[in-house]
Amino acid sequence: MSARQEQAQRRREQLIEAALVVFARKGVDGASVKDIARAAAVTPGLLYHYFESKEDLVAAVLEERGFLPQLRALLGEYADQPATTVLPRLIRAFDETLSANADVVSVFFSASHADAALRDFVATGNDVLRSYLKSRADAGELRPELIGAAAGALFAAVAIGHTTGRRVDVDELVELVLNGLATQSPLEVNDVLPV
Amino acid sequence: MSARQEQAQRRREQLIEAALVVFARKGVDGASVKDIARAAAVTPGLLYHYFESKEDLVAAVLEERGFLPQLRALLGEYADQPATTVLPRLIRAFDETLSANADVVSVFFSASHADAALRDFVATGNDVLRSYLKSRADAGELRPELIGAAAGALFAAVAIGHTTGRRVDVDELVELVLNGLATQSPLEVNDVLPV
Amino acid sequence: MSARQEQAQRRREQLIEAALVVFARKGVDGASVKDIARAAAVTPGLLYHYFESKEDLVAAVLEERGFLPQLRALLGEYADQPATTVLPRLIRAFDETLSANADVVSVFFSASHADAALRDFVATGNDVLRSYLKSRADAGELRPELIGAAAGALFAAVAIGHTTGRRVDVDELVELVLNGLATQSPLEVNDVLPV
Amino acid sequence: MSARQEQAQRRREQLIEAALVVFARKGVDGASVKDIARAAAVTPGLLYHYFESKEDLVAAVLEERGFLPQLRALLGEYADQPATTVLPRLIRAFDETLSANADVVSVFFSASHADAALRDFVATGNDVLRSYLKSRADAGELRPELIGAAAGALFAAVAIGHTTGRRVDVDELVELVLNGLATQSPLEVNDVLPV
DNA sequence: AATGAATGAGCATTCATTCAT
DNA sequence: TATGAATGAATGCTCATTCAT
Repeated sequence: MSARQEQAQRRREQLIEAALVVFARKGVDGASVKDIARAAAVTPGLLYHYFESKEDLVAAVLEERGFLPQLRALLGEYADQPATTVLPRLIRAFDETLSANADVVSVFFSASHADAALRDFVATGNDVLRSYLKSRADAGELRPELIGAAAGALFAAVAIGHTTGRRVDVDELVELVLNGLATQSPLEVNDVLPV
Repeated sequence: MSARQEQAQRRREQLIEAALVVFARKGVDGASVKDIARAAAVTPGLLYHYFESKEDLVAAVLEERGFLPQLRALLGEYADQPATTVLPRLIRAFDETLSANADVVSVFFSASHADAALRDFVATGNDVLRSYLKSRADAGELRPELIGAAAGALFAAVAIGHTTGRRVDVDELVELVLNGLATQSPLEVNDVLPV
Repeated sequence: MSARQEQAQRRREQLIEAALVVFARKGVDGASVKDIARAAAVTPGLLYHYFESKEDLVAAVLEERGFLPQLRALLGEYADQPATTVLPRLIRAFDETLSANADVVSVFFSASHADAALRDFVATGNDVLRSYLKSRADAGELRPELIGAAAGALFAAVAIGHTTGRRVDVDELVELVLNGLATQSPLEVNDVLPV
Repeated sequence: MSARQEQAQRRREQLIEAALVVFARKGVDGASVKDIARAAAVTPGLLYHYFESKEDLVAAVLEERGFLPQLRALLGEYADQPATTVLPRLIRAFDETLSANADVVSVFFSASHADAALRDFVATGNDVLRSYLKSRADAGELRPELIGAAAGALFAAVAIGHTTGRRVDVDELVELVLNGLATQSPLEVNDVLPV
């Protein structure tokens, strides 16, 4: 990559970063192109050198700062280990990923009227959780009938906790759901990973 | 109330109704005062006779079409009856209230950046549910430790289901949480109200 | 008409007048909405109270200051009188109409890339002349075969003379065409209207 | 000319060609430098290596694709031959030259507000025709008094026919003007060139 | 010779709001 | 009570042009 291309790459990322910050603070509609340009110490015209429109910029922010792959990746790590061990970690990781990407999450919600982005966000969270729970149900550890509801509740509780600033207690949440899905006697949450 | 006052009252409600419809369709930011006036078959100027500003109009919509009181009222009806009986009804009522007020809920989310309204919305939902669950915990029916998480999860799952169009199955959701909160053996959901 | 409506009417005309002047001086593309607003001592926003868009304003100028009806009316006056008497007057009237509406003509040409307006302008001029010449050919005064070319040449010469500032000598032009259309010996132009 | 110079020459012509096409399609004002650069498969910056400004580029297009010399050259060929033979050919050649250069003619009209170019265009056409007609009047073939009007009408009719898409019938036009200029009895158009 | 990043001014248009009537 | 003309600031976006590379 030439020096020119590298600089363009850096500039592009700088603009996305600035947009992310401003979108998160003012909402997508509330943030003007001028606001974003100012935050990037750049003229508005330059934004249009890198993005076709404001809408395109929103899409770029969502795509490039998208943590949806991260969310999906979380699953792969422990898929075949017991829920009592893995679920607390998984939900904590969820919570942390959302924390680390608080700005982007906020853009997801604020862009909701224009985009199907919010839907994707929710669908991905649900899918990741449902997949994991299903694998544990297949292993006989959990009752299979309620995993749809469980996945939805877990993700929704974490996400809403984030967007409103009233975070949920993830450990209690996990314990609740594990109890709810237990085959018989309440499951003990196990905080130590088996070797 | 004089005829004059009555007419003013009617006008005011007509404006709020029009605003609600337009906000729901275009989002709060996306809806112009002119849009709303047109929807109410009225001139923009008149809006300012009844509301100080667009922001004020948003607040009025949220306040007067607020179903938060409805949400709170739900509680009172069955507070002292068993969760296995009441919780399914309560959550179903929640779900239906949100359905019946889909437009307002949409305004809650769309206005979120400007307002603390969304926070109120979530807080109220959580509170109603927590109160009920607490009363059942006090009655010894449910384990008290997890009711915070339970309330959060229940409300979040229903609300997210609504705003994204991917509704959750309320019966499964209730069963999951009742299991999770059960003191010992899984509770049986009881669909018939005791007399 | 209420005082309010009257004032709106006046304002509308004032805006059209200002637009006409500015369009004529700078061309349709070269004139900004701000230019026009300034010329009317008004804010740009107000233009959009009266016209949907700049394009709409151009159309309004062309329509309301349109002299095409005038052009068409010229015909009716003398349709059944001899060409030697009428044509000089008709062409002179054409020339004067174009002079009196020099600004509008200039808008016709300058808007040509966006509009079918120019086409209308030319078509109308040709039609008026052709109709008259045809009526004289029917009366046996003129040879019918060349009246299409004659109408086109008469109108084109006058119009081009106007848009370029190099006016044509209308009397010579008429004499030329009358000679060209004469059934036998050259016709004598007669400057006195028969009683 | 060195290879370097040759390549520069080619590039320059390529840019002019691209500009001509884009100007003709969008009008001079409506065409952006970026549009032209894209049409030439080149970056906007390069245009400024070859032309000082967009205005300069317009001038270059008009100058280098100018068919005005062509128009003038038409005259030389037959200056001393009879009008009945030559005029039909001359006007047909005019018409064809305008057809072959339709794009440039369109630029003449579209650039008219910025330039004196249109004036030149009309003046040249008139001059060429007037010169020829005068030479025939001097030879006693045509009446001298009306050749100014004849030249103007001929050129105007052809040019307007082109810019509006409603072409004039050149043969009828010529016959009309020849009749109009005839010394006595109507002249016969002669389609065969004398040897 | 050629690129394309960057600018700054300008564009048409929209908007919440005011106010004389 | 209701109108709608009017404002002024802002919006997203385009453009001709410059210049370091």
